[in-house]
Amino acid sequence: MVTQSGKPVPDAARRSEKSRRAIYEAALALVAEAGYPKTTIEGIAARAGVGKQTIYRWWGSKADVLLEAFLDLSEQAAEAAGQVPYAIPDTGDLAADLKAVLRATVDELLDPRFEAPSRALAAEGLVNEQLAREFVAKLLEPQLQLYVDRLRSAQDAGDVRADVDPRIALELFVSPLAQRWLQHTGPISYEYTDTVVDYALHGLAPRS
Amino acid sequence: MVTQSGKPVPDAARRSEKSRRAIYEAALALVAEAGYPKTTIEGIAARAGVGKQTIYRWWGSKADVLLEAFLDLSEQAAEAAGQVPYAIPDTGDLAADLKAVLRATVDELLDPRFEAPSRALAAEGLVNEQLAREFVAKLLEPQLQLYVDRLRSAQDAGDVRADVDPRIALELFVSPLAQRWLQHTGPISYEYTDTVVDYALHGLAPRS
Amino acid sequence: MVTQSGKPVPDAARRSEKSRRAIYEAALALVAEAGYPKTTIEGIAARAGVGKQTIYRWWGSKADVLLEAFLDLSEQAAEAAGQVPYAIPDTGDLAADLKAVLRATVDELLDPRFEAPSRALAAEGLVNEQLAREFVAKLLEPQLQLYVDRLRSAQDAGDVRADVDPRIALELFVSPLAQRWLQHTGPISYEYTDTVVDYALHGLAPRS
Amino acid sequence: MVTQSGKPVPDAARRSEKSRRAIYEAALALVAEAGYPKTTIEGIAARAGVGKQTIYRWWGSKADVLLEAFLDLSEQAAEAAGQVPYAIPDTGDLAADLKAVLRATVDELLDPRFEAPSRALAAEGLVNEQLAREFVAKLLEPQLQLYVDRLRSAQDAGDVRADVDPRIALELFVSPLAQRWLQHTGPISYEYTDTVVDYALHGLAPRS
DNA sequence: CCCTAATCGAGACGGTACGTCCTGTCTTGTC
DNA sequence: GACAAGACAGGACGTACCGTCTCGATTAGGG
Repeated sequence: MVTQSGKPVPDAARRSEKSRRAIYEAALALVAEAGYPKTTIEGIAARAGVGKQTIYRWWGSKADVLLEAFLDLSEQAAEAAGQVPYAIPDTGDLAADLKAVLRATVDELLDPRFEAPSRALAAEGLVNEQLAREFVAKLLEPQLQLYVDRLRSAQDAGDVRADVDPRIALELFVSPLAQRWLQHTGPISYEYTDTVVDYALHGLAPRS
Repeated sequence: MVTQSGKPVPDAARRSEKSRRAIYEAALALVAEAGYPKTTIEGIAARAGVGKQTIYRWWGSKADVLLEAFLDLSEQAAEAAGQVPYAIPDTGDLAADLKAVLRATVDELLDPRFEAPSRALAAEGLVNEQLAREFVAKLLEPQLQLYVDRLRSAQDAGDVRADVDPRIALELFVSPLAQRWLQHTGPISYEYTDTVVDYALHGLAPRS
Repeated sequence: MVTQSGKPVPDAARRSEKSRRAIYEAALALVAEAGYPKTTIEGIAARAGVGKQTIYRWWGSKADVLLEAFLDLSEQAAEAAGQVPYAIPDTGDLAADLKAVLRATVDELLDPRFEAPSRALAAEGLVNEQLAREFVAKLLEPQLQLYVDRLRSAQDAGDVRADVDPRIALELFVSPLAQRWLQHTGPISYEYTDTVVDYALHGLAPRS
Repeated sequence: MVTQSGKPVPDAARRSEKSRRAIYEAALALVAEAGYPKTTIEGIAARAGVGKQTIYRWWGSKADVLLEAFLDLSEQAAEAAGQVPYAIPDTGDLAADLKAVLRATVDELLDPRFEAPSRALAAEGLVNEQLAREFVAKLLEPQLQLYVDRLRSAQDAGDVRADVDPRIALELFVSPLAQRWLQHTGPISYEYTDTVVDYALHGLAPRS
């Protein structure tokens, strides 16, 4: 079978699982060690002990490789932590729950295993909208959906105003952290995220 | 004269102004037309009618060139709009002032002349911390400082709680917009920024 | 069964005749259409509707394939012309007989069906002595032997000096034609070969 | 300036003589050591300590490189032997002069420095007519012209029939040697070339 | 106002990586 | 067990840029 692009579609059933895993590991290792711009397809192939064509057969670019490798890594990490299926805890104390989750996010953002590849993917996504859409759809949006769910529950409990749109509301505590991390606009810490949660829940204006 | 690095320091007094302008224009045009990754130093030099060495003499990388070109562009645009010195309006109505400023920001983020280079610089900054620091110091932080000033004024007027840290508070309405734009996590519009301002000022929790 | 080389010896009895013929035809067609260097094993396999391994199983290189294909072609052509067994005519007029045979050779050298593969094999033979030996033994030497026979007969008839070595003598009229064709050192025509035969039989020096 | 092909014409005045020499040497060495098919442009570039682009800038293929390298080698060898300008000796004894020259040719054909590249070029020429024309025009034809001159002189002296075409006549002694060497159809030796000269000058038919 | 030294346009250079093509081997499933 | 199909590790292809370098030809500023 051949697609419109003229490229033959490779037979996924005969794909080498060993090569795929080796490519994931090589890509993540190189991005962590040398940085994304110095990570090359040739370098990944060499480190994985794989022909370049094996990469080009299954992926369209190094960004695609890294995205899949990172998704795989995230999945493995989630499984290892027994977090599948995952949800934001619901102890009844919304502020405490959000603070806990954001503290975990801070930990992850500072984990060097995750930092290099996710920065790289974010950077690529800035300039490559196609990749960004996939990144958001497969990784970011599912996570944000958890906040939506928790906020809905909080609305049911009367802890959040009913007229608030949870999809927008969640950005009040998630985006500040994201921007500080992405753009180096400030340090990130537990204290910082706790403060953001407090401001977001109760607003800046004084109580009347 | 020669620095410790061994590189001779070029004599800025004899620098060709014409070449510099041509390089700025070429860099911005190429980033807009072909995208940042396909913009090359050779391409900039060719388009500017300039030798490659003239670029390497004055800048260290294509990111440096683009950063300067973009700073220059921003300056020109600000001058043209008579916005120097600039401040957030202070009508006494904090919510209205913030909404107005954010609407202007939405306009700018959607202006194609600005979008391509600023996305490119943001992307480079994700992976190149040195550049990010410069980008933040020269462009982002001065803008954020305006919010700090306006919030301080609001605190004096009693429109914002005195115990709120303005540098963190501003992120409640700035970062959501930034993240949506940077990561394509959602559409950006006047309605959206207005909503964010309302949520941020009054919080998500119901008034007691 | 397995040889010392470790390669299993394929069972010739189970060989697919259809595939072999298809490979011959594909190889000859590709060499004629695209030229020898652009003819690849993959291309032959694809055109023949055959797996690559089927070629590697029975031949050692594309030169081997082409040699066999060409031998097959020559055999078929000879059979079609009813020229088996073949000999140089012996009308008693040596000069006339040689001229006739060389005119036939000129025709063959200019036949496009033969030109491309035989040039290719000759070229390969220049650099690959093993193939050259096989090419000479299976194709060239048998043809040259016909000249030896005819010259021996001429010696018996007193038309050629008895002390002449026929194996060397034949090269006087065969080699000039061969070189002109191989190296493009001059045009080849009936007139040319006739002249060469005259010169060779009677020498360049004036009769004393 | 740009040619019809669209390729910019490089500025020959700024060409690196050192690189050119290094490329010649690398090409000749690799052809001699590894053989023509295993000689690659990458290999030549690496051995010469040169970028690939420097080869592609000045030559169109490895055959072009080798042709120039071989022409250069031949020129140097001729200069070293004080053979410029060169001519076939004219002692008045045509047979002796021809035998002497052909013995020198035998020596050269067996000289390993010359054998590998000239075989390679001859092989390439078989399949690449463009290269063959250049090879013939620059190397072969000038040499053959020397035979034409010597034969003309012999005709003046009455040692060769006046109605003989020297351009064809020379092939009687040159081509047999060429074919034996090119196609491995027989051994080459002084005795062999001497015999060929005798046959060619006096013919195969008995004197009447 | 000229002289001289630095900048300039141009582009060749040694390299590195690109994405493609082919090699020769190996594996899978069909006949 | 030979076959069609094609994935695989490997390696060369020819191209595009990198950052350095070397050329004249301006082009300013200090003498």
